[in-house]
Amino acid sequence: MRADARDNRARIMTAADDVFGRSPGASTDDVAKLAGVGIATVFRHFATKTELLEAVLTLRLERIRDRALELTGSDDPGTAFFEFFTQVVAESESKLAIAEALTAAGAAAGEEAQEAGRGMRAAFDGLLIAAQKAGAVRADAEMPEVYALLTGASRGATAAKLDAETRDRMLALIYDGLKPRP
Amino acid sequence: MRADARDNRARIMTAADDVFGRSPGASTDDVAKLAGVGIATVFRHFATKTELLEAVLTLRLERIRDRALELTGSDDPGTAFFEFFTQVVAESESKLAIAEALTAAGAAAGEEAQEAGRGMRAAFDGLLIAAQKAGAVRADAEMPEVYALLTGASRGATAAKLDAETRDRMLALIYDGLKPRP
DNA sequence: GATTAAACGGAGTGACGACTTCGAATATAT
DNA sequence: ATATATTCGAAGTCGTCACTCCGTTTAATC
Repeated sequence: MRADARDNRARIMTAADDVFGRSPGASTDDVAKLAGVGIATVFRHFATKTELLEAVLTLRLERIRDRALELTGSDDPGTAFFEFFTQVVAESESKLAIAEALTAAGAAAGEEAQEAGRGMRAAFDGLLIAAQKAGAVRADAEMPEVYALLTGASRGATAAKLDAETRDRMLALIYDGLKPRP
Repeated sequence: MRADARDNRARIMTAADDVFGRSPGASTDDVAKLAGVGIATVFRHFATKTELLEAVLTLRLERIRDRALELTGSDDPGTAFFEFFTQVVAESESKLAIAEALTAAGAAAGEEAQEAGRGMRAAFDGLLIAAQKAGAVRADAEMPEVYALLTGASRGATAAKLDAETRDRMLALIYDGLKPRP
């Protein structure tokens, strides 16, 4: 692969992440303009808009997974779990915008993005189980509903444009529900 | 106003509620077809697509508000509060689709819909305070974060397409966090 | 039942956005 | 430096969608 092609590809990904993270309804032209390339260059690297969105979403998911993996094996699994939860909610805004752009483009997440999603959930599951073993999270809470809480808190915070303080108070309520019953 | 005009207006609203509730990206033609009228008739009653979406969203919000008002003054405020919460989450899917359609159409909710939203939140606040007075909900939880929980749970359940069982388990976790600390 | 004001439908119109084409430019190998 | 294969970008194409125009129909009144 030629050097300029590789550069452009990276620039396009960065621009797309930025643009779609801001407004899910953005056009491919917007991405090209921000990346400083022509439209054709965007479509040479990503055959369809959907493909571009998927690539960006996959990257985001992988980053979140890596964050979870970093925290896995911490000697304070309870703190690790809640810290991860908080971080994901705090940073979810732009990621959700990208996911929304994908569905608005009339396509479910493709194989690549789905795989990244599975990897992320697996890493999150690891954090959850460790926190439960350490007695920081109630043992009867299972992955599906806890993950639903995570996505729900993310979407709720994003949709309602919560300020940081209200968001933390909401999380405090959720965390109280997740802690072991006395 | 002529009788056929009133009929058509009602038919259009019903059709729009149905169509946009299913798929936020639907076109105005789809609505007209389902309502059994021409496109021009839709635009005669609602000057823009945004206006139609707002009307439908407002109606939904008012219905939710009415549900809350019905439950207000119950002699079991705790049960009333949690029942309302559960109902809203269970039925949120199509309402959220409509709200999404509005933002996708590039417009925030107009004055009418905002007013309906305020009314709904006020009614919800009434339920919350009554439940707190009855000792069913912890007293230190305030409206903004509790409302954020409601919208978050709704959006999370919708986005993740939770089955009823997982949704209830998620709600149980939330409710445990909302109940008074022992 | 004739009148008429209001409402109706469906064929436009214009804008926008995803995707293509093709001649110009440029990185790499010799 | 030159050759050439690859990549680039601007000007298209095509389809879709919100919205309009206008001749026709219909509900209400006398």
